[in-house]
Amino acid sequence: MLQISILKEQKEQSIQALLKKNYKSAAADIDLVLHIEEEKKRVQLDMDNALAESNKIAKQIGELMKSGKKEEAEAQKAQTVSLKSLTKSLQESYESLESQLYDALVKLPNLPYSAVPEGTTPEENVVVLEHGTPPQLSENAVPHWDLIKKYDIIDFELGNKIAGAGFPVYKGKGARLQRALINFFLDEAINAGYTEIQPPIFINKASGFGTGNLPDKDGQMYYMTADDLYAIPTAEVPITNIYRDVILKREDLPLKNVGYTPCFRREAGSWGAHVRGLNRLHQFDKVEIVQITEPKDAAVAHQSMVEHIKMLLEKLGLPYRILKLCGGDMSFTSALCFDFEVYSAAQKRWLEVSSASTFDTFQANRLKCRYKGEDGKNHLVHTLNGSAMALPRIVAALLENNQTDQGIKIPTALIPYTGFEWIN
RNA sequence: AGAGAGGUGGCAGAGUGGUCGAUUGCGGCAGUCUUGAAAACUGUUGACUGUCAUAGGUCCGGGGGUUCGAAUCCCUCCCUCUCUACCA
Repeated sequence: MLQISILKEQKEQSIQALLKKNYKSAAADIDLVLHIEEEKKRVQLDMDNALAESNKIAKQIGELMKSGKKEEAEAQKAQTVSLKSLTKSLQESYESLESQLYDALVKLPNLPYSAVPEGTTPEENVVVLEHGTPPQLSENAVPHWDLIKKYDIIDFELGNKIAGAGFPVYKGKGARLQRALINFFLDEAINAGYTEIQPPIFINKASGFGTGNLPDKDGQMYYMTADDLYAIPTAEVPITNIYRDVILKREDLPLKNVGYTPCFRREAGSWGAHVRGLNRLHQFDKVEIVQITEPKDAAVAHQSMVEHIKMLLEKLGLPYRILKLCGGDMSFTSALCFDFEVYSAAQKRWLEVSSASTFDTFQANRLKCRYKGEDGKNHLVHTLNGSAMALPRIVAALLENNQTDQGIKIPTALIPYTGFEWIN
């Protein structure tokens, strides 16, 4: 949620920024917010005055009662009748304006930074780095959905039987590969100074609102009606919500957390060849890194997250590229976002395996996560997060890129974690 | 799931209709003392809104009600703890 003060003080820049995000009604919607805000302030002034008057009279009555002047007290009571109805109607319009303001404000996406490229489609994302060369696969190389059958390591049909499409069963070395990757990613993050968190994988509504998954994307989350809980779409939600309604100490920042969780996404409306195999699942595993910083440190933190993810991909020996997302392709909440894609050689496709975003104060404003600054005042923190990494597409690329006639070769960095060198 | 107790400021813990946004203790901050520190003493110390700054307003788990006036009474929802039951 954007801060009104910014819309007010930098109205023109804000409109331009929203337009970059392909938000067409920027000018009108910002005007609406500012208009409601002014109106709300006017009503609030009247309401506060009426309340102040009521408080004054109530106090006087109290004193009169104490000193036994019952008659005078009764006379004062009569005075409050009209004041009461006035207060009530003012309160009602105040509350109405407040919710109108909220509605108008939550509609607005985050303002992209000036570094964000112009553009409306994924094709306009800017490749900022390409690393590694795709392997030369032999003639009989096959996509991962054939490899997992060949080596019997991931079973979609079985998952289908137990749960449904998009819930694969990992077996034998497939399961061990998963576990190895999770531990590898966690250890690397811990080495980089992140604190490991094991959060709940179900969240309540308040947490969904805190990170902005509600109310917009409730159709994307699994929802348990009996308990009014949502299955998390990413560890970002529970981990970031640790800091909801919290005022942090400056010396606690930056906060760096890492967490492994399964992630659940309904992916309503997704189908077709491009989501085959491991490319898109309802349940998948992910290790997520989250940072909370002072505003001045956010850019450096963002860069450090990008470097961390690069390092992981290089240790795994996967060819990758980094995209700086253009305005139109960015998420609602981010201010600047880098996507990481690995090349999956048999599918001959780039697969998104991570995105590292900085949210400025957009999430913090909704979370009410602040820190006490040097000036003694409370300021909103900046939040950042990135996948490090999402497993299924990493697995897909590893299987495809490392397939040989002898089997699938495990990357050296991973062998201490898997305990085996080959899937064959 | 059943029975009981309870949710108050960073924490502990008072407060059962009238200057209570809230006694007090701890913690935090500033000062006195000290070469320095500790101790002791003194002062200070919530959030939001609002104002140029004051003032004013709101907040005692959430929501609603009674009342001139509610942390305090009523209704309702949520949560926590203890015991019992069940259970990895």
